[in-house]
Amino acid sequence: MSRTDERLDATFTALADPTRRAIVAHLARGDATVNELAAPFAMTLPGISKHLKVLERCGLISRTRRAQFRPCHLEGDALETAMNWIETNCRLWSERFDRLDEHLRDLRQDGPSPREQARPDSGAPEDAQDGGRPG
Amino acid sequence: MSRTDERLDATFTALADPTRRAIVAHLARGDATVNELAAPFAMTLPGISKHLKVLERCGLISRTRRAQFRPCHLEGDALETAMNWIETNCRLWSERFDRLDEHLRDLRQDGPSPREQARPDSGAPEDAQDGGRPG
DNA sequence: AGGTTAGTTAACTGTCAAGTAAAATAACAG
DNA sequence: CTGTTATTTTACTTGACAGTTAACTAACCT
Repeated sequence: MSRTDERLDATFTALADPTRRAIVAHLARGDATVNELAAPFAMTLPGISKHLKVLERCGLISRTRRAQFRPCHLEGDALETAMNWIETNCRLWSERFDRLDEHLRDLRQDGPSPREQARPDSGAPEDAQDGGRPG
Repeated sequence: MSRTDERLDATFTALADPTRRAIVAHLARGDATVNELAAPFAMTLPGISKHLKVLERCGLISRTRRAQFRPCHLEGDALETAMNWIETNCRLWSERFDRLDEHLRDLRQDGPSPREQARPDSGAPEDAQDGGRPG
């Protein structure tokens, strides 16, 4: 599993918690201390501290030291990595293929043969099993 | 916690697993049966079945019935909901504020008062505690 | 009916994450 | 030094989740 994969694991895990999402949303409006971040929640400070550690470990936030405060800062990069994954992997490719098909048909300007395309669009799984997986 | 919040919980939880992300990536290229989806992984079929259930419960995929096959289909909406959250909540607002400040300054064409803005940009936490949280 | 293929459910195990209370660390204020 | 504020660490409980094997359902083929 690649380094990027692990980063995505950690980032999506971090974003899967509503408290952490709220913290991220808060930090998007500007840096804040732990107590400021904890204020809106009915949760003990150690709980928040743990959430911040999770956010820090996946690179979503960074923390500096300012007297006895540890202001938290949102790092946009990890967020963008996650967004890029969704964008690049999930803008359904079949639609793009359709558009490509159209384009190619456009170029050739003559009707293609009536046989099905090689792309198995939810069609019959002719060769589903490969026998390579241990049972 | 709102319905949307729960949906985001489930969606990000689903995306936090590398196997499930790979399944989603596979489905982005077109529909597929359970066995087709399972092929690349060193995991038993029930394991894959569980992952698919997780993906289905949060609306990321849907399943129909075609003879003895259950072709899986990627639903773009849940994915977009997740992406929208990242986009709308996390394009750091402080930068936008900066640009707004600039814009306003531009409009007025005269130097603004030198006092600090109300936005606490990592500054001193004057009133961090509100005493409303149980200890 | 009997067998094969596709997929799910049930029951169990191990791991990990969320939350808490209590105590420790760190910096400042008197 | 003593106390106060800010935050973390430790130790623990609880609950969810990944994965397994074994057994089951459902549809097809002959």
